[in-house]
Amino acid sequence: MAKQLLLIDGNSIVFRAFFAMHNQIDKFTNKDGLHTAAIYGFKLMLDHVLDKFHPDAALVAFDAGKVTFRTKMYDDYKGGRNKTPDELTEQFPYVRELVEACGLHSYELKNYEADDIIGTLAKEGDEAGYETLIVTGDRDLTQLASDHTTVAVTHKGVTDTEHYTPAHVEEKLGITPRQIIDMKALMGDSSDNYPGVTKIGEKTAIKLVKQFGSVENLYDHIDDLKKSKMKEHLVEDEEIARQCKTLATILQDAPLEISLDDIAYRGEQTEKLVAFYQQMGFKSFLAKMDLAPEEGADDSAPVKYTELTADNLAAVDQLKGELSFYLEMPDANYHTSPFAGFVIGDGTTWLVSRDAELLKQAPLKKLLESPAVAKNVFNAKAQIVGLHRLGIDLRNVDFDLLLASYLLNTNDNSNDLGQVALEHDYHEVATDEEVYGKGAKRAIPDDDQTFYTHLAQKARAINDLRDPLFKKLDDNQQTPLYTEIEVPLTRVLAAMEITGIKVNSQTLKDMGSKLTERLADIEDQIYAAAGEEFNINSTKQLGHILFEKLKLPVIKKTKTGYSTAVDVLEKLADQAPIVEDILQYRQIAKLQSTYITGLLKVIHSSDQKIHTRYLQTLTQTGRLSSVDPNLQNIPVRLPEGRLIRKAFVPSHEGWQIFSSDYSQVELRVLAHITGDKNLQEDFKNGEDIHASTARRIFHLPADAEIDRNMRRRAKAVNFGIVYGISDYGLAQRIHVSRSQAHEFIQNYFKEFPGVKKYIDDTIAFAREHGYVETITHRRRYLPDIHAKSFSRRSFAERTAMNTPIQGSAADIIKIAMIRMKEEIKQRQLQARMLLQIHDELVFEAPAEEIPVLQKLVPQVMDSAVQLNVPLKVESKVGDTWYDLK
DNA sequence: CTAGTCACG
DNA sequence: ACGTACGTGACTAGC
Repeated sequence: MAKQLLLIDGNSIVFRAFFAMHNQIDKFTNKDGLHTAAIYGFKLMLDHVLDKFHPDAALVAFDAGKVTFRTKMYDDYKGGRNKTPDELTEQFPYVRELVEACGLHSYELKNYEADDIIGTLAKEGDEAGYETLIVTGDRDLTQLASDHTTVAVTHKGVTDTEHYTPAHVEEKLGITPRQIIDMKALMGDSSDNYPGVTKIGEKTAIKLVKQFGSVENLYDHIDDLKKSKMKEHLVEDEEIARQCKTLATILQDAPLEISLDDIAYRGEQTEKLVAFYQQMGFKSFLAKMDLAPEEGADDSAPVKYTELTADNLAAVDQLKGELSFYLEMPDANYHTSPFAGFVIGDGTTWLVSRDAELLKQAPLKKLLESPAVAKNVFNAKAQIVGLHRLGIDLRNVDFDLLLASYLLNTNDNSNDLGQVALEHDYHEVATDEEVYGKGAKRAIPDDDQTFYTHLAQKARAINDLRDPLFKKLDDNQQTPLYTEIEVPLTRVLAAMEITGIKVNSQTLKDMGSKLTERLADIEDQIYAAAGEEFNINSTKQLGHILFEKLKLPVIKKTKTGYSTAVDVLEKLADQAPIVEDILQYRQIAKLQSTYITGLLKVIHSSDQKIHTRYLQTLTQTGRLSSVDPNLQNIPVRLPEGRLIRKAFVPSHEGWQIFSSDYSQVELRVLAHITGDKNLQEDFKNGEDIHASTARRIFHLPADAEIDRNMRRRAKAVNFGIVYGISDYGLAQRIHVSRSQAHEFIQNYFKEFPGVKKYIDDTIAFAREHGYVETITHRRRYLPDIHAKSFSRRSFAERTAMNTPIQGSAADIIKIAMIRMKEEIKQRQLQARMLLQIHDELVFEAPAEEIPVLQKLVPQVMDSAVQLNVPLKVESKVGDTWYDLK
């Protein structure tokens, strides 16, 4: 059998490993504070390769430094790249140490890149009859694929690779591996920063290479090409194309000081490797080494617990210090879920029971309500609401595992304790799905031992994760966010949910019957126009009627068929009267199903109220969301829908609904964060911000009348800026040409240069650190900021700039809610906070308290944080949510 | 269980 | 050449 040669592109794999694990970067640090994610990922890759490939010789090649013969030849080669993050740079020496401990050689050569070392050795291997495997994160190396050399390029993560053989290259690109060089010479390489020929992209480059075989031959026969813009560019850029070809060519004759004879694979050096793993804190790799277990590494010990009954409640008095507590509610909706059992303990003793009624008894109730005893829980809000139903007021929540975990990384949020624990490398607790099952089979086990073990493990996990998670919050400067905002907010939200909002079901029913009649009429008209009856709610059937039977033009398609969305139907409305009817039908059907029958289903019969649940640990930006039902999307824009709000009424006779909302809070946050002088000035002058934006970007004099259309366009531009604008997107929305939209955006950036700078800086920050943050250090990790796919990367860039704005606005209203609750209590008002709708707070209060709220609420809201522009709050009051004025 | 649609900020 | 504005939840159809 042929000898085998393994060549690894060290730099590119280390980069890949680092960015693949970037969203977990904080989980990978050793006890000295060294980041280890890239080292860990590198080892994963190595194990994966060595599992299938058994090399006789193996080498990991590294770049020697920034200066190479390519940079000498072309100044900008690899220019414009972002600085390598410090968290990565510090790992390189250790990767080399790891490589040695694994029995591979490593090598670098001044003035040359790792690619050239690999190219040269691969050629030597080819000539000496080796089968060679090259592992890299860089697709450029596929030019080295040959009959005896395969190039494995990492695909997703570090272990998922795509294998390039000459046949595979042919299949993907239609050219030979060596012709990849010619292709790149023509199209350039944006990541290595050389240009190629003007206006030639991958498609055209491949076409030309197929036609002419090589760059040289192309220029020998350039006269054969018909006159065209492309030909002009080719002639113009001949010099560049030839130079790019040299840049793109990986050397196969670099002056190496080593040869294949020097790089025999030695196999793992066990002792070195164990010492290395210990230094890095790689427990999982250590565990695989088949060594005698370490003393004291005993955290997999089965958990011991005691079943609590009415007869041994005294056991509770033996608990000491902070307590971890968990009340099991199997249904997601904790307002109505049954109680399956609970666990309470102090880290050594765990007391469990199936009987939640025991909690009402003195010793347990006293502990839970004691402000002197700190409690550790998972999802404090669910626990507060659940215990409230048992007449218990849970006090002094210190640690909430769910909340802390969400703040550390919004990406891996789950409502399952076992799942969350796993995210933090804690394995001693099962997930609910593992113990309770899923779907229809899901049930609390009858077997006591199974159930109690699971409960006790949950409490133990909460207990064990407290200190490490607090430490991580502190490292992220997120302790104030946790203790001063999110934990206090939990109580505020729990109170709002428990209070609920009164809904007049008769009002809804009356509206429902009217809607039913109207629907029947419209249906008849639609069937008449269509010439048959069909299900209007089915996009498939509707598409068939509109685009096949009635032959209306197809404007947009979806993955599965014709699009029938509003913007499409609006374009068709003047071509067939049926379209207008369908739009009407849709609007009414939506009201009927979601807002009439939907809301009627969730009114509690006991109090005629709706009790929503706010999800505090779901959104990627720090906003709340509302479920069961969603009270943050009750209709308001269209008059027919708005009527739904008539059903939302105060819970007492003589009370009123009062609401205050922030005016343009996101744009004010934008002015604050970007520090843009012009935007700040407009807000400080108290201007109508969309009008003043119009004045600036359309270059109008200060006293000019702003017509509605201009204001509308400026408003769309303002929204676009906040969302991460594209000319195409803006053009779609305001119905102008793409070039006009482009001009608006350019004007905006010229008028508000601070905003432009902020966008660039924020994206650069995200690239360097892998996350962005709000004014309170709320974080969002953006692993896709390094994605190869243009659209994924672009999306990450837009969210990078949007998240600090949307998220800071969310921070602000959260602070206001906490202050408001305190003020209501301190002033002994009867008023209650009922709803939060992102930039709006809704209250109910006795009519005589309304004047107090008129002053108090705006004052609390606009002083929640001190920005360098004023916050503005507007208030309304009325007898129902509909009648606010 | 996913896709399409539409309600909100 | 890419594919197109940020963040959500509920309902219905149809596999």
